[in-house]
Amino acid sequence: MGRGKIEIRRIENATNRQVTYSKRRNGIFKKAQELSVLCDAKVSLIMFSTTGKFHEYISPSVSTKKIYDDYQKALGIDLWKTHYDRMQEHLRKLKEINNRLRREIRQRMGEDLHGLRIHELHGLEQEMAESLTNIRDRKYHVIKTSTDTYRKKVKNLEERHGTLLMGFEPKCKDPHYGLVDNDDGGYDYGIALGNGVSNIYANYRSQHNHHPHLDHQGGGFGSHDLRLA
Amino acid sequence: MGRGKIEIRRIENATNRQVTYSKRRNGIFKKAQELSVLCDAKVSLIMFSTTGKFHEYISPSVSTKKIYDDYQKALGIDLWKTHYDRMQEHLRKLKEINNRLRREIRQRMGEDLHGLRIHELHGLEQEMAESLTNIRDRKYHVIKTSTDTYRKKVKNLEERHGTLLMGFEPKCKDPHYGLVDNDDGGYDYGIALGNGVSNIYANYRSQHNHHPHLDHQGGGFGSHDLRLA
DNA sequence: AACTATTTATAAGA
DNA sequence: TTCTTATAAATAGTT
Repeated sequence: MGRGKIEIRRIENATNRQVTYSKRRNGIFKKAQELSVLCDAKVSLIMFSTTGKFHEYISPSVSTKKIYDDYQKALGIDLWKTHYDRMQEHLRKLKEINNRLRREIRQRMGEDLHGLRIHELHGLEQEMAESLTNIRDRKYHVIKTSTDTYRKKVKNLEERHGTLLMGFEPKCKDPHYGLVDNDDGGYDYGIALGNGVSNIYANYRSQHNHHPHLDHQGGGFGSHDLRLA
Repeated sequence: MGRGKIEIRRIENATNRQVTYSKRRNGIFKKAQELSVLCDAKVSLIMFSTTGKFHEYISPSVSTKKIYDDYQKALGIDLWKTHYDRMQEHLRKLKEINNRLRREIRQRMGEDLHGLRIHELHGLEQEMAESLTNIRDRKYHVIKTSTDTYRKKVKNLEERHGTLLMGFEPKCKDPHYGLVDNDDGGYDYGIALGNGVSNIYANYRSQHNHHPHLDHQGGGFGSHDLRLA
């Protein structure tokens, strides 16, 4: 009904859509009001536009709250309860999944192996061995990278130091340069390596975890409590 | 719009009112649907006729509950919002934990190691090495147990065989005894070991997982999809 | 917002 | 209820 026929599909032009929304909204509200009067019906019409604007028509004889109460009565459901039950179920499932994930992690930590058959143990062993290789490779890669970075920094510092000594010899008595900024996070280790310490990580684990059997009471790699939901 | 113009006032003739209700109800539902599609709006239309009959239109993109919630929000009223928000927060946290657990597992599988610093990599490596030892120990324990079990079963069978041969010698031409029951789940492996096969698991992983980098597309140890929430 | 050519809804009748 | 159809009403495109 208009100068031309239109297809009932989303109007892509936003301005156009907005105008049509406005016009048709008035139309439908008028229809709702007419229906409500002509047929003595109780009507609740609520709409939100794409832009979030909110409009409502409600028959004079009722309130929105009453309409919703009646609505829930008519369907025999409690809207909130239904939703609540679904949420509870979702929560339950997530907890269950989390427990399974925790168990898998414990098994990957060499604990909780009693439920596993030989082939499972064997598969796990194989995976762990491969993974360990990956981790070692990565570690050596990171060590190498940070060592190189460190060397460059030292070299740079030495050069700057030399320049300073040459340019301002009388003022250069304090060899303290402060710390350079450190975005790569590997600087400290670079220093340690540069000082000729070969096993710099020897004490790392003992700082975090003294449990020989990886009891993991909150420490170690990862910090999730694997015993609870 | 019809054969004649009508005044917008309650239709006194009940039948007529009912007919008009029915016709106009369809009209308004159609309008609601069109508006919803054309303008991408969220529409909730609920009506009760005088006779108590109930009809509803709701845009496909929402639920009546959501409209109700948004409605309350728009008007600044609250009913169960507090409780609901707490549940949502709980869900959010569980999902987050879930993601962290999955990430930890991926890291224990030698993947997703880019975010780790040297000390973390080192800690992980140490743990993995110890865990691998645990798993190997356990595997050998299970293998030994099932081997012993197997030996006992073989011995028992041989004894029974001997007895049978002695007692019913003329009838004993068929050496087939069928399979004994097998509750411990390790019997098959016992057999394999008993036959002198030393590396019985060599092919196990290839049956389940051909990915050299442990891509884990559903196979391997554990079956959670570690890529999704 | 207003206009208006058209389309759409529907009142009345069957 | 459903269909038909004359007519009222709504509205798409335009100004």
